[in-house]
Amino acid sequence: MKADDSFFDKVFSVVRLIPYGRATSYGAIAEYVGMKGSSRMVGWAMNASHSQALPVPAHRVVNRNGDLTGKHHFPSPNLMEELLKSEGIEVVDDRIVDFKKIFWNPSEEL
DNA sequence: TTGCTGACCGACG
DNA sequence: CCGTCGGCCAGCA
Repeated sequence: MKADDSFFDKVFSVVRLIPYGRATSYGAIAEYVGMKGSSRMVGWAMNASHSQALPVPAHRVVNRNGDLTGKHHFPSPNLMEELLKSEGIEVVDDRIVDFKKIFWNPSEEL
């Protein structure tokens, strides 16, 4: 990542680095990019991810509880869940099963 | 330039 | 347990 990259670009970069079959939280990303407490901005960045040329796996980003809070922002509400399942992530009642196990912390893994 | 909004989070009653 | 509120900061009309 470059120092002159905007906040959004940083977020997109980190999200793209999320390993297959893993997921992380808005708060973790916010903290990694140096904006702990401003996790709202991460969600906001995801909203702008559609304008990015490169694909952004926003489905791997969920809230602290592992809930798929952003599913309604996808082309189809069920898409996010389907994508996660296709990666081997179990989703029940709009929530990731054993989220703690598949949780990917950029501050530790990177 | 001002003000509203938002895919969050933690604290409080 | 559940609803509400404040703080966080970048985009957009």
